[in-house]
Amino acid sequence: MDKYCKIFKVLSEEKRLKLLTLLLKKREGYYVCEIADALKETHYNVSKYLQELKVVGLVKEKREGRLVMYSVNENIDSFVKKLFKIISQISDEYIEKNVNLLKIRESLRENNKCVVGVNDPKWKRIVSKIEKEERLKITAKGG
Amino acid sequence: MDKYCKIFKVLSEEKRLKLLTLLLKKREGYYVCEIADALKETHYNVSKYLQELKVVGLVKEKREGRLVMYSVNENIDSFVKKLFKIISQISDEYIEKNVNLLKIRESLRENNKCVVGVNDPKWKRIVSKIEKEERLKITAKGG
DNA sequence: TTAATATATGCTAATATGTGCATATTGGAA
DNA sequence: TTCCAATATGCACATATTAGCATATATTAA
Repeated sequence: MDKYCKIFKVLSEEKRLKLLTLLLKKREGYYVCEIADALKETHYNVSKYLQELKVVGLVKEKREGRLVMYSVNENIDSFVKKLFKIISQISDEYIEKNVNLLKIRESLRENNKCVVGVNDPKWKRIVSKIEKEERLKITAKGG
Repeated sequence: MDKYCKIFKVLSEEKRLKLLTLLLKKREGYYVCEIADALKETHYNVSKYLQELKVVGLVKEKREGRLVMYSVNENIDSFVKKLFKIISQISDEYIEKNVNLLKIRESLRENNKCVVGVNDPKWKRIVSKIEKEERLKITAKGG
């Protein structure tokens, strides 16, 4: 019982739930720096959130050199498996934005390895470009 | 997203999760006084827990005179329906004890109406008898 | 070895939360 | 109406949680 409560507790924070839904969209997982950039969160916070998800067994990590990749833990009991299934079905435009950012961030990989550091100017340029385009879209709609 | 976080948050407390699992076992629901007795909790706390479950739409209430009956809310979105399903499948000996107490408490109803108030001496006698029997069982096993 | 980068962690202030009490509200009976 | 029982709620205190910073650790490269 306590185990389930702890899982629910971790998921009761929007940032952690969002993080998990993002990871559920790509079984291989993402690197910490990619997630931090896509969620526009500090790396130490993302690191903490991932730790919290890991403590209750929802995600697992794999170190690759100085990068750490996090992915959902498939090796779990049936309760969590079912929970993953229904969380995967949550659709939310709020998440969609992050999914897109994360995909763009992922596309910067070379040989499936992350080569752009957290807060790299390259990434910042891409984000500001996207945001500019979005503002234009809203203006077009509004006018 | 926030809606789901709030649901998880309510379920992240053992007492509330337990309360919901008990209600899931009997669709018609239970009266507040019955739950308070079976969980050995104060009525004001049970009342609060039920309120919290109600706020996020997991349970509904129905007043019957001065009694209030709470039951799981069947009229909900598919996410919660699926969540209910997997929570129902949680099996836990810790819960079983409360389920039994609740069944005994329910059996004191007359014409399916609760007639024994919260903390009634009648109930206290029954509980102390059950506890005595349990102690005997443990002694028998241990010896 | 040192420097640089990615990630993790210890600490603290601000905030949120749970519990229990006292009290309010509601409904029934007299 | 008044009184009582069942339930709800406002408040205060203790405790838990969070974000952010500074710092520590781990790894690679030179």
